[in-house]
Amino acid sequence: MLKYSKQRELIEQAVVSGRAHPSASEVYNSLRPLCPNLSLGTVYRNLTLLSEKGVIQKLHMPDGSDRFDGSTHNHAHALCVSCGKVQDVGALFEPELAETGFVMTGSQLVITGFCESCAEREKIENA
Amino acid sequence: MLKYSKQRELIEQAVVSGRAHPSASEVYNSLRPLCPNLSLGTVYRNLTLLSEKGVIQKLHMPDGSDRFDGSTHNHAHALCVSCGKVQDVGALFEPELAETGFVMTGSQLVITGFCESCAEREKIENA
DNA sequence: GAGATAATGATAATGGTTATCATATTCTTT
DNA sequence: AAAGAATATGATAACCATTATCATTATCTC
Repeated sequence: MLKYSKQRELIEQAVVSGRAHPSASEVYNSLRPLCPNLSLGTVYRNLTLLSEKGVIQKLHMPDGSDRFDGSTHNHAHALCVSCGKVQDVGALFEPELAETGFVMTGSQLVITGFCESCAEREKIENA
Repeated sequence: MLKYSKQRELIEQAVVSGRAHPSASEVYNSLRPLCPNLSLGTVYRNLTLLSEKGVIQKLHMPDGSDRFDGSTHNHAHALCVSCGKVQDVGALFEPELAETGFVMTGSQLVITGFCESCAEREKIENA
């Protein structure tokens, strides 16, 4: 059973409001003025909890950093290799991306699911 | 200047030969029979070096694990959330993927490059 | 309000990766 | 082929983001 906490509400707000894709420590730092005795462990705990509940989405960037996205629908992201900023990409195609000023140097698509043998063993079928 | 080492050659072989997408520790364990006093640090050092040289490719999976791919051209990967196996995906479309027996539950596309402000500052332009 | 349950903050532990450094290997020069 | 310079190795320690632990505090139910 899930009980309310002010901290969780603040953490959810920090991710859901705004187009940024903050890391755990960025969420933590942004909330410290509002909640000075907030613990970093609480931030991690709730970010994981909220992503498990489907409220937010956890993203593993190709540079190894973990970031959180307030929208849970599946969409593409553009990661700046210089400053680390992550922005949403509306279209998948390079020409449209270039219109945003983003200079693409690479991309990585990772599909998750169950491989043939695991799907058989666990009796998981395509919808 | 790069000097030859038997260890580096073995590490490169372990990644380049075969369709597996091994992690650093998988490479380490697979080579220990051949090279009993191989150090894990040497494996990490050379995997990073080889990916910087463009010989292999470093992949950050959505489950947080790092894996290495012997082919450096840009292609899609399918990660089994049950056993962790990574396989190459020839086509991007779900119907073709389903033919391989893989049951897709999600996907993540991350494009890397320079955001507008960084591209301007560092004077990087689209080709 | 009392009791039960869950969440927090502080801290310690974990685990994968990177750095350090003395020794060993490779390469060049003679 | 030996010596010197440069690089790589193996072993170990350090790092750092994340997770686990646990006593205390807050929330919820009756």
